[in-house]
Amino acid sequence: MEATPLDERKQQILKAVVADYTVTGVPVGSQVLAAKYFIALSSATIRNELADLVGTGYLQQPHTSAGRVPTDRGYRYFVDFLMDPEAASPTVRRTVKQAFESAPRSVDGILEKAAMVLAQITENVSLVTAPETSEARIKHIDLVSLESQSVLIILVLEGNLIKQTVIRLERATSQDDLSRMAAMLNRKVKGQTAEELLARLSQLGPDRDEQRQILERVIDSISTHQAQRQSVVLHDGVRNLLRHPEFVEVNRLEELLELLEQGAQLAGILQQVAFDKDVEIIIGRENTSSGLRECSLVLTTYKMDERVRGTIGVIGPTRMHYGQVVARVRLVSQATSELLGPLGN
Amino acid sequence: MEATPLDERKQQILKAVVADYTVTGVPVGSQVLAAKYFIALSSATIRNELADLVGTGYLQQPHTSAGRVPTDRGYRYFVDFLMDPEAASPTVRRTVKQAFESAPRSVDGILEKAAMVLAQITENVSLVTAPETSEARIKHIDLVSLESQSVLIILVLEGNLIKQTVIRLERATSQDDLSRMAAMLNRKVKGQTAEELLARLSQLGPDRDEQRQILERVIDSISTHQAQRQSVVLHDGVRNLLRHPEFVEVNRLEELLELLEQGAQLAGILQQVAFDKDVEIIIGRENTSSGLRECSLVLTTYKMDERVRGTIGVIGPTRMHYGQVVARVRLVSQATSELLGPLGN
DNA sequence: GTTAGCACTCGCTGATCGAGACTGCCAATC
DNA sequence: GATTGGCAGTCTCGATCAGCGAGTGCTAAC
Repeated sequence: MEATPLDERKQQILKAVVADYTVTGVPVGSQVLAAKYFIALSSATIRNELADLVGTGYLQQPHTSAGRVPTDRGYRYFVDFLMDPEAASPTVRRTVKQAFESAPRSVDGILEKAAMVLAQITENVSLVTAPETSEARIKHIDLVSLESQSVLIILVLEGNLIKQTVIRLERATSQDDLSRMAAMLNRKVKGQTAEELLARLSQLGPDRDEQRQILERVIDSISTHQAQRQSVVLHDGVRNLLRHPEFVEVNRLEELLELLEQGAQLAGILQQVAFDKDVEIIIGRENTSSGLRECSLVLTTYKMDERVRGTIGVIGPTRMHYGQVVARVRLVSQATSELLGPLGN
Repeated sequence: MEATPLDERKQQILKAVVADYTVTGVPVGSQVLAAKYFIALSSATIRNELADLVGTGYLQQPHTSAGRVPTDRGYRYFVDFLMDPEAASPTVRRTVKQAFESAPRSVDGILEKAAMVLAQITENVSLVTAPETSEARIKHIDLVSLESQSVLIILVLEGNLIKQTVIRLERATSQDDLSRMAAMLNRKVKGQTAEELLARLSQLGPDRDEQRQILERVIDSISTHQAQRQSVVLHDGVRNLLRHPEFVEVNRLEELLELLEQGAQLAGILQQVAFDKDVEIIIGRENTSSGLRECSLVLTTYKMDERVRGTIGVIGPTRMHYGQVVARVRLVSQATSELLGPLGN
């Protein structure tokens, strides 16, 4: 099981096994390989090679007299070294384009559409995290008087992302006063991030108690909502899972659904996606979460103004058409980033 | 199959069949009934009664030598005439209370929690429609200048429900101008509903072109978002379905999931729930939608200020503990309405 | 109207069997 | 030394079948 460099022919055989298995779902035997992929070789030769690949841990046999199936390690080798780069087909591109055309011009709306179309074109479950906002610039603040001393703070961030919090003031304040205060705040905070505000909070001095109180709550709202937000993971396409034979076993499905519906654990995984990497693939047991031990994740990030960003990708059975999925995840990520970009100003 | 009034004993037997079947999930035979529910009667007597109940369409046999299972009609009779009123247990009440304690003070947040806790305590899939807003009063309007001639309209409705739309003006307008306009609009529209605004639109006169344009878009936004909103149905607890043996058949699950994920059709069904009725139960094929032909819906409405309101309920297999589910749906509906009430002002 | 008894039906379970798909190994060949 | 044909062996899968048990419907007696 050590890092064994595979010779050219073994690589080709591994590649053929992965290719065949991902489409048929049936363990692939030496005869099929000889007939479909290696006409020059006999099945016996291939059998020898297959035995080696099992020995080195790239393939496995469900039982003695069955064909071979890739192991997690086999898939890993495949995606790292053997996978052919694919491009999304024109049909798919058109689907994506059309889907986004009807999206509203807000971050939430666009991300929802992204999740929807990604699930559709990959036939898996799509995942999208809400964008980070701690570094998002504030566009606008508004204060609305509610009953008694309650005030509704409305915060518009980059990307027309709206946050709301209700706070209680120490004494009743009229809407006119609130409006004046909002105008003042707007002048001071516009274009700043929560972090910058926090740093400059002291400069406002203690003479403006209410302003200070509100500002603190605003910053609070951005950062605590941040934590909540990050645990929110949009997803779509659960119905697609049912089409995959690996999920007839209801237990797997249940574990996965639980993960999806609670969200927090999943959010943790998605947050770890590296920003610099293109597309990250996590295969089977490489996942720390046991519910995902037979699933793979194909993830990338989306950008927005080079600063605010989140994760987007799909989750599906380890037996998936990685090349195609990678291409489509990348496509949707790019399209999302492009749409999100202009909302930044 | 005509409307046959059932005599007392037949009613009791039907009730016993429903009770036993809902907990065991196994067709219930005459011997079990005699032993568990009717010690005074012999199994032969019960067999005769059962045969009658099959004849009149309240029960059915999966096959000749099996016990009896309620038909949709049997369940209908049960819920209409035989079901014992149940009250939610203190444990359940506590669960609900605790769940709502952590809910944010916004309509969306509360409804999300409601969906969550309802799924949890009924062990089924919960459904919650977003509230109707065409009759909701406007609390506050705000206009935010975006790039070029785009303006972000923020609309705060009753219940701190926030709507946003981006519109394009015919000429560039500064934020200061927009703020002035917003202040003016606020004075005019506060406390009105979209319908009232529409009626009074002409009174504003054509001298204020931009104001008029914005107002039109505001009204537009309320009513078109209305249509979109209504097709949004929150749901939670899909994982619960997997625990029910009736969903090992993957097709049923898939149909149901499709319905849930697209939402529109479901929204149509939920909208038809009568406002005056307490709890409405739709059983199996009573559903117009074929995907629901083996499911039951237990629905009621939630209120908010006596005007704005939506539907809340659960969807599950026809074989469910109706008494308990009804009690719990009612409980969550009431709790939701109570929480939503104070947000109205 | 109720009941005991009985023959009958039907699904479920487990066992058996054969077909088919592959493998691993060995000896022959290139 | 790599490759190959051949062959025995292994294991799954599907079909078939018998036996069991649960439950019924019917009939005759109470």
